[in-house]
Amino acid sequence: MKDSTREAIDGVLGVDRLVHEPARLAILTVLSQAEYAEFGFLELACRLSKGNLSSHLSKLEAGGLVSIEKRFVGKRPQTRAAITPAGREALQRYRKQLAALLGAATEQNGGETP
Amino acid sequence: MKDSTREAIDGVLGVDRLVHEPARLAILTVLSQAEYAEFGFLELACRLSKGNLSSHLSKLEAGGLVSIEKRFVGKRPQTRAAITPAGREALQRYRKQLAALLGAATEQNGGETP
DNA sequence: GCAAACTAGTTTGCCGCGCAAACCTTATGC
DNA sequence: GCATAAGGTTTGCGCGGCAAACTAGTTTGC
Repeated sequence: MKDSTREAIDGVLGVDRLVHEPARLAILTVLSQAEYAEFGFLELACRLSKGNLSSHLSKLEAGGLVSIEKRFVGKRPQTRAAITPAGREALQRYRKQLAALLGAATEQNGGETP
Repeated sequence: MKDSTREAIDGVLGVDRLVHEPARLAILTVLSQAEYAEFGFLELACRLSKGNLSSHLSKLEAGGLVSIEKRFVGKRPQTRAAITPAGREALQRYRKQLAALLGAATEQNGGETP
């Protein structure tokens, strides 16, 4: 087994579950491309129901990966989310781990290679 | 929001959960690089306990992504796993989806881009 | 002015899943 | 003969994602 494969596997086994969840990965990806985003925008951008978006945002906030700001616009409440520096780092680390796995190309050896 | 980002998000939201799980991703990655692998080898290669390896292999088999062959070597049982064509396709598809996400580079725009 | 509908989220409940631990069976040492 | 190891499978539990229900306030229709 190649060293690069060994590292790729160790990487994927060590991914942050908070980041690894598809819905949250979508949220973090969107947030990484803008300074902030409103709840309604994320709802559309990530194709999530309000309920699920709300709970995922709460978890990301609890993990310190995003910050949530609530305010009023006119008489309506509005929630804004932004990625934190820790969130950026976590996403970066995740991307490296996944990139390593994708780099583990599909090479054919005979049976296993102990 | 850029088209490539839109596609990346749709991709990640649509990943096959059977493949997305880190332990199974490790198993599939190892299997994709050899014709087959023995249980004991996978245990070491994927750093999984026998119990967890067993249950993950069962799920992969149930999903048709790997095939399991049981036989006896002397008087001891031995289990061999191999990735199936469907498994290769699923892994391939997964890789494309993740690659799209990694490709969604971290570009800074001002706030959101509706 | 009041009900119905809409906006903007949060909370609740279920069920499916990953993981650790217990268990089983057949060898191999001591 | 009794512990230990190889080669797994099964069981139990606790967390977690998702859909659905709920809350709270606002706007619209009549």
